[in-house]
Amino acid sequence: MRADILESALRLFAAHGFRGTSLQDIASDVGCSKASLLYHFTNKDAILSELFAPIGQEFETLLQRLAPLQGEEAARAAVAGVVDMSLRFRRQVKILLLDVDALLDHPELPCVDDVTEALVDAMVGRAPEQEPRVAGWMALLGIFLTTARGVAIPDETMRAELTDGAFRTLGLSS
Amino acid sequence: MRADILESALRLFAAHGFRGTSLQDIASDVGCSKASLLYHFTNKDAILSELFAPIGQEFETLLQRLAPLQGEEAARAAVAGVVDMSLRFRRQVKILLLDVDALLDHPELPCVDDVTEALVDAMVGRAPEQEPRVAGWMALLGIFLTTARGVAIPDETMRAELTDGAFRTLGLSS
DNA sequence: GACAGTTCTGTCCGATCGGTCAGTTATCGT
DNA sequence: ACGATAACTGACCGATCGGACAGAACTGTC
Repeated sequence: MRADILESALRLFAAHGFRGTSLQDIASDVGCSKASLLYHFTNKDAILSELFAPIGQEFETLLQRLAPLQGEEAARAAVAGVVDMSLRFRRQVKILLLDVDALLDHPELPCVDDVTEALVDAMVGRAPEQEPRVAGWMALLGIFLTTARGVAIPDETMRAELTDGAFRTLGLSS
Repeated sequence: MRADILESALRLFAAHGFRGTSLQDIASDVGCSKASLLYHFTNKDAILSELFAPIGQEFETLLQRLAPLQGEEAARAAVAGVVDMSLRFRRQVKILLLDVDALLDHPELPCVDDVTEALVDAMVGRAPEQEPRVAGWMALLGIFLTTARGVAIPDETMRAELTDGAFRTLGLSS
């Protein structure tokens, strides 16, 4: 029953956001009463927290694994780890990015800023060439994410450089 | 006064989302009563709609300007237009991407899917080489956006290709 | 000062939210 | 068969939501 609740909650949270999903919505989807949800979970936040428990543990172990490493080795491991996490916990991360407020209300969750910062540290230096079509896609998506979604790029200079690079990639004058 | 309301609403919507911002929040930020908001705007949705009015018009004119074009010319113009829009209406687009529900509730707004699809059409083909550091950044941000944020990439094959390319860019085995 | 039109607000409303609690139903070991 | 425990539910609560509405306050004109 707990599993059913978590499954419904995950799907609804991902579809309509944390604030956009009421306990009644979850209960109706599961096929039980609202009170039954609060028998299995202390409150609505507890459902979200439990959904993110695995990703939180993963992030913790990743950070521990990164601690002894240095330089490029650490960079590669960090990137690989975060990419792997984002792929495996796709739906959870989707909720994470969708519901900024829920994220702020749950400081114990892996913060997007932490992930981003780790990526910044990791990406200093190099990246082999790639296929033009894929590169173009990434450029556009990167622009969308950084300018529209507002994911923090700490260095303003780097932000400008990113934008310029994107324009260049697209064959446009910056 | 209308301008003050719109300014506060834009800032609060961007910070806490549409659902996460109450009329009372806006009224307190503006420094007036909640009823005063509803004198200037018919309802809460009307505030959001008016915030998106300019971007909606821009998108409409962009589509009209693209209509007579073909092939690479259309592709370049589409990309340039969307990039330009996303930069100029940064805050509005941020709200747009944050609040998926608000977006669904307002079909008259420029849909993210439409924009994305236009970009897909535009990006078929080519993209010159770029600086490795910037490329790496874009790859990571692209992964985050496509896998975590769930922005629609219509073709599943292309999605896989994108992921593989990202892995390759990062020097990781796919 | 009287008036009219615009702007603003206090107060109320129904709906819905997350959450509590007493009490019912189902399950199971003995 | 029976008691104990777990699982579940209907009814209710205070708070807050978006919104309605009558009337007060402000503004400019004559």
